Amino acid sequence: MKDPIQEQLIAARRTQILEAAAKVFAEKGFHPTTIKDIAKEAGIADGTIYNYFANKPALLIGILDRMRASAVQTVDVPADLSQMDVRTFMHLYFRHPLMSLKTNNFELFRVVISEIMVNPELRLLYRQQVMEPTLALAEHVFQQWALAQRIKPTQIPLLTRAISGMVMGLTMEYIMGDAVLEAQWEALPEFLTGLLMDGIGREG
Amino acid sequence: MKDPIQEQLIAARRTQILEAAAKVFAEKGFHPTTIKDIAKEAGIADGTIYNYFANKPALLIGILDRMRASAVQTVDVPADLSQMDVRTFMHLYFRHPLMSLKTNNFELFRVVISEIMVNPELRLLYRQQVMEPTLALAEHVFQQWALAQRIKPTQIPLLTRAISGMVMGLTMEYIMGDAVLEAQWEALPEFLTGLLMDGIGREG
Amino acid sequence: MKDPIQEQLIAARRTQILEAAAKVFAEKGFHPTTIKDIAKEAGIADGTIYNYFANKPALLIGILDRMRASAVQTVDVPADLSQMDVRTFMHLYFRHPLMSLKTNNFELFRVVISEIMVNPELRLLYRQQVMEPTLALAEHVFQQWALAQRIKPTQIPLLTRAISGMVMGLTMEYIMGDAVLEAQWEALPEFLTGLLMDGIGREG
Amino acid sequence: MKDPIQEQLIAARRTQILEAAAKVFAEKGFHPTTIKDIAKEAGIADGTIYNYFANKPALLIGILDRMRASAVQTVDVPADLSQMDVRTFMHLYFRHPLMSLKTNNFELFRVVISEIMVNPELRLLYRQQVMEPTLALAEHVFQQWALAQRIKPTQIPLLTRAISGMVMGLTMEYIMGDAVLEAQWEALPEFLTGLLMDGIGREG
DNA sequence: TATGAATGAGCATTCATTCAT
DNA sequence: TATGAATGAATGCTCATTCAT
Repeated sequence: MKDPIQEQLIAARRTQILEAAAKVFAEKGFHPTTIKDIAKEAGIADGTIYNYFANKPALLIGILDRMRASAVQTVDVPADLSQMDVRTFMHLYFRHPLMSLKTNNFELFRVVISEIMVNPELRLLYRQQVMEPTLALAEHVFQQWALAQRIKPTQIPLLTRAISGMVMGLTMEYIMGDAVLEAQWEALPEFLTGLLMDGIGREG
Repeated sequence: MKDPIQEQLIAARRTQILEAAAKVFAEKGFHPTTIKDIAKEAGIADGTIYNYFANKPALLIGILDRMRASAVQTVDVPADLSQMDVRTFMHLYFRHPLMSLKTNNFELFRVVISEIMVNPELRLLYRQQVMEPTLALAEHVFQQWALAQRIKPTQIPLLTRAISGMVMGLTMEYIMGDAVLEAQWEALPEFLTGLLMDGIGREG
Repeated sequence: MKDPIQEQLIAARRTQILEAAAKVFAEKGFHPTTIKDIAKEAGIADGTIYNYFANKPALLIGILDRMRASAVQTVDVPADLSQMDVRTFMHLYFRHPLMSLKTNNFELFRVVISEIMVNPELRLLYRQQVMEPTLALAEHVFQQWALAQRIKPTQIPLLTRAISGMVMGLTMEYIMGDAVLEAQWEALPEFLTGLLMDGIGREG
Repeated sequence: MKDPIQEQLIAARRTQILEAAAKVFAEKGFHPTTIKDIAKEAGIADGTIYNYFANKPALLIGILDRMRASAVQTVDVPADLSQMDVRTFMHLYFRHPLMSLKTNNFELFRVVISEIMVNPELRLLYRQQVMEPTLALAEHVFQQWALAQRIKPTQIPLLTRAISGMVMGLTMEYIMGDAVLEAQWEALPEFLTGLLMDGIGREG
């Protein structure tokens, strides 16, 4: 059971299934996709899927987990934030999620978010595995900056929620088909950095 | 057909059905809810629903439309914006959607948004009937302020999208069950106004 | 109740409904046609139909009855058959049903026959009201001729069934879409008369 | 897929389902029969039927196809027709369809024909798979006989249609419940042969 | 472990018929 | 008599899941 080769095979098969599921979900949505669709895409039998996942929602959980893992992998915060320019960091911070979505998986994101909203189990998972770690990290960064007096003192928990919410909300507006965002998506990191750093008030 | 009494009866029956649907959708979600559930809640027969709505998704469209109508009804922008304090206005602007959701229909919003993301027809409707009018109104307001030099010159289309996205994103984070937002939801309008007006940068 | 004006109105309304039903049945078939379709075609309300007919099959019965009545009306057998040429008569005898179908109501015939085959009540009616009188009439004619030695002695009951069956069968083959019959339908009365009178055997 | 054992199992299951369907259709008719009825008769689950047939009409198509196959199987035309007596052959030719129906499946025939009349897909199939081959075969036979001067020259395409139509029409009259045919069904082949060969005209 | 045939609960939708007005 | 809104039984079909092989 703990045979490492076995484990690798299992992991590989899981990956194969999840990739097939992600592809088909992105194309057809969660509910309209059947297990048979996924099995066909993966080139295996229906029943095999149930050897690796408990049920259909578990596939979504698996997909979410892979998303999280790949997100964690690509984000790294410099150890010494005090050396880094705040604007540069924020720019990067915005750039990453906005661009990674743009390039490939808006469709999948759409489907996953939709189901998260409505499935309590998935929701809990998303909050604990994705949202909270992300927010904690951001809180940590802003805390550092606040201590170093590189940003104004503020309610950091609300700030992080406002910022991440903004990113998520913009993503959703894009998903809805907003033409302005579609045209200017690339300009967002720059714009948002300026907005958050300087505000729009005169002689703020 | 044009008998006004008939029309009133029809409208009343539609309302009755939509309210029942909204209630059950909010409780169970869209897909898990059956037409029978809704009929039972409304105290009518299954078939009757189909005398007023083409199919199940049409109920969601009807609900969305009522939401839109009630939103339009409660928003009014002062004719002379130049007299109004920018911060005061923004505070109100945030307060409205955040509070109206809080008080009653987070659950319904969750379900509607979820389905909007995934149903193209609904998505188009939402964009055209809800998102675009809202954004247009906000753009108009900021335009006025920019002309009156009450805010800095900026890319107003992106600004409006960022702000409305922020509201939507915060709502979703709340829906996800974020404890911080749950605790401090009331403080948001104040906080967001400050954030957007002044930014977090030192000597902005 | 026995007010003759009332009765005329009732008859007129029945006719109106049956004509609408015949039209829609011919277009869509019996099962796919809804009472609403018929009511719409007749320009009346659904419920009104039930003031004149017990149920949907009763409409088909009504249609069948009108067909029968109009058939009876147009057939008349000369009182003195002995004066009439056998071939001429048979020619006419064939001509009538074959042509009357061709000109207008193959589609309706198709639908009515289909339902007759499968609905016992309708079947009984058809047999008693249409088939048997027709056969009886034909038997009578052939009997006369046999007595007058204008045809060979034969089993007249079988003969009449064979002939009327042939007409019905040819009609069905036409309905099925046979190209030969479609092209040569007009030639049938002549051909059938020759076939039945002379046979195909050499030195018959 | 090409595993011959698999294929046999599939064929067996299809046969099992079609036989159950034929039985229930014959008893209750096509429309009144539910998929559940058929499944119950076959001793399987509803859903299983849909693993073998696309939908309810497809069952009728399957039944029609089996009828056709079994008909083809039992008909064989002697290679050298010139040696065979025309009357003997015709007698056999009539005997076959009339008797095969009598013995078992009038009820089923009734249902199938009824639906054929009204369902275009089925109609096309019937025409192409059953009617046309049968007519072609008969035309071929009569052609031979005409060349050998064993029958009078005539319009063979019309002749074949008249004869096969007669068989079909007599069958339908039988189905309608005609008492004469019921009593004398056995006598038909003899009678029809005489009728067609010799006609009823005096000294034709 | 892989298969895929079998399962059967579940549901949206239709439509003939009724009946209060 | 005419209306047409309301009814609710009825059913074809889907598909997640199981399990014998």
